[in-house]
Amino acid sequence: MTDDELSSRPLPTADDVAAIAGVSRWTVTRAFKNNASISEKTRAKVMAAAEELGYAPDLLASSLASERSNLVAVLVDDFNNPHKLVMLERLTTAMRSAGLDTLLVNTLGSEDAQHALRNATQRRVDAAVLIGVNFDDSILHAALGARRVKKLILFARASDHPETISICVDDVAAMREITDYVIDKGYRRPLFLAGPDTRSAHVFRKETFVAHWQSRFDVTPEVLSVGSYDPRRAFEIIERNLTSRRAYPDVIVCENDALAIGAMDALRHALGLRVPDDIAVTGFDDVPLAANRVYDLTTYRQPMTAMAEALVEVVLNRSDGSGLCQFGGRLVPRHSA
Amino acid sequence: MTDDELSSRPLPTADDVAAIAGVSRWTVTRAFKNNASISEKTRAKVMAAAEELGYAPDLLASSLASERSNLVAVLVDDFNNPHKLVMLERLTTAMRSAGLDTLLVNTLGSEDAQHALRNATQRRVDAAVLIGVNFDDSILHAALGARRVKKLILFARASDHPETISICVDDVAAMREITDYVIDKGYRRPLFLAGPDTRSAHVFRKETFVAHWQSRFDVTPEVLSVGSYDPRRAFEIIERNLTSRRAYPDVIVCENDALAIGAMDALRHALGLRVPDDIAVTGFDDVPLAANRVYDLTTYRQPMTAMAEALVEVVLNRSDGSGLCQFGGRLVPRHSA
DNA sequence: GTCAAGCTTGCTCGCGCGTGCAAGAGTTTA
DNA sequence: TAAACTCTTGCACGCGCGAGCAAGCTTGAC
Repeated sequence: MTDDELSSRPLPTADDVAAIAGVSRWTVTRAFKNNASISEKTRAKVMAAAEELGYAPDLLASSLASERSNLVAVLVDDFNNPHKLVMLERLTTAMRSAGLDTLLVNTLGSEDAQHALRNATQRRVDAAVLIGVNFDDSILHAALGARRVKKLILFARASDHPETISICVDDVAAMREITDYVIDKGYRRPLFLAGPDTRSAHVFRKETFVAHWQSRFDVTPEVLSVGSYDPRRAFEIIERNLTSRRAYPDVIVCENDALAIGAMDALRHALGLRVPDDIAVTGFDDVPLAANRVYDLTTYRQPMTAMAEALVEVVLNRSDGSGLCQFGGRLVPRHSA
Repeated sequence: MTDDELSSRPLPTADDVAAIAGVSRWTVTRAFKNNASISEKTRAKVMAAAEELGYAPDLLASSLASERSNLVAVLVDDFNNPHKLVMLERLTTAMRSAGLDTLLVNTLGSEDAQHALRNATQRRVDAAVLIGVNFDDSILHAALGARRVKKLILFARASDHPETISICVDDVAAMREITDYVIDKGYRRPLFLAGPDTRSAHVFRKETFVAHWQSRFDVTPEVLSVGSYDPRRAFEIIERNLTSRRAYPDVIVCENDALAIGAMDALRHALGLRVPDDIAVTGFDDVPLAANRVYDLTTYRQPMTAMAEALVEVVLNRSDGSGLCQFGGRLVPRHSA
């Protein structure tokens, strides 16, 4: 059979394979199913016929007939943070090896998360994963209230919403570890660089740092906020705020690496300071760039792969399936602090 | 009707809406279709009923019954280059506003592009878009030979394969422009920093630069290759190659911004050189980071939004639909060269 | 040789919607 | 007012496959 003959014909169906293999259509289905009751001999026969025709089960029809689509919507609202790319890579890898496909949904701009969720569920996704930071709890409520999404998962972000599953690191423990590290290193005039003020996991980082520092020294550390997790914004904020100061902080503790990198750039190139000699910097996430010799950033690594795998378990209903699923990460001490 | 009552019930179908609106199921379908023949009065009635039930058409069933799924597979093989994130953002935005959804396929690692393509087509995607760089032509052949993909589109990468549609900038014109700019600025000892050696769009950049330089000065410029479009790799290569030289180049022309940024970091932080005073640098893509004051990179901007919109036209069959679709970009002169 | 138990196979019915045609309702023209 | 026409609505059939049951087959103990 030539390519040309094949391309003029419609795609083969299970019926076609069945006819060639001399079995029924349902046997063909079973041959492609994992725990089906079918003899090895028939399966081999079916597979040979399928190979000959270039048959592969139609996932659309399969999803329609069953209650599973093996499709997961991943909603992203921030395309400035390179860390998102890392997350997407880990997620897609883990999901694919479990037979799950990824529907990428951009919730930036006019299209709000709610609308996006609805649209995704029109494709009968098995779950929706939020890996953004700007989803506030009202959107969660709306999404769940409309009950069109079977399972709502927050990735790398905490939530106390009862009908939501959250897969993230233990921010409180992590931030305490960073704080203690900074204190051990002898820094005493910290500046905390926070991200946008939503009810996200990151907020716990700021609060934890402030509370922990207070409990150690009984003074409230200074906090600066950046409107989005964008290195350029962090650059501007640091430049604007530190330029005319008489006394600098001795360390800038950042909510994540994106901010830390922007801050380091500002310190070096706008203020002419050295890192860590004049001011030290810490981050959070351990993005690829953080290991770069230019930055050599002291940061905190989230166990992305393990978290992605946990996500798959949740989607496949193999874990208990509700509430909070917290991971421990690892402080990565480098040269920047 | 409370949320609880709703969530215990299965999702409403067109039949349910039809019953409430007092019309037939097919009229409900028409109400949700754009150019359907239906009176405004009935449509309003149907929409009211749909609103009441929270009905939305099932895209799975719709795809199965028709020849369109409005699903596009986007294959990515490189999650190190932040430019990919920009592309994904533009693509998803353009596609969503045309009613197209994005199936994100990771073709890294064990899973080769061919397998990924096959898997995607099991979901009946209307088209597959390749935005990676490591797809060589043999994979294209295989994908097309298996004839399971209706339309194969290369985004931001050229190909002369006849059954493929390519949407990209005119690399030759762009690289000529960069070359002339560099020459006008008075640089005479260039080094070209190239990416991995596949038959991709980027190869034309290198060849164009070399050819154009030769035609102007009758000397062959030096070329260095980096194994992947990763700033860290570029950093290493530049550091290793320039460290023990007696004479430096006066400009490094890079195949894209990822390489340019890595090169700049190496020049400054590993070799202690100034950019552009000691060595100038140019890039290609205009990634967000290029506009950062730290880099201030002279580069070439691809019209991403226009390209994404062209892609949508192709997917929807509204353009002629074959061959090469080239765009003109814009040289962005900044401080680095 | 017989029968029960277990394994394998076939089949009915349904998943929710689209296509294309034909009947019905509404409008215009002579 | 009737005929010709257009616009709107309803319907038979099919898209490709899955759940769950019933029939067929194999196996082994008696």
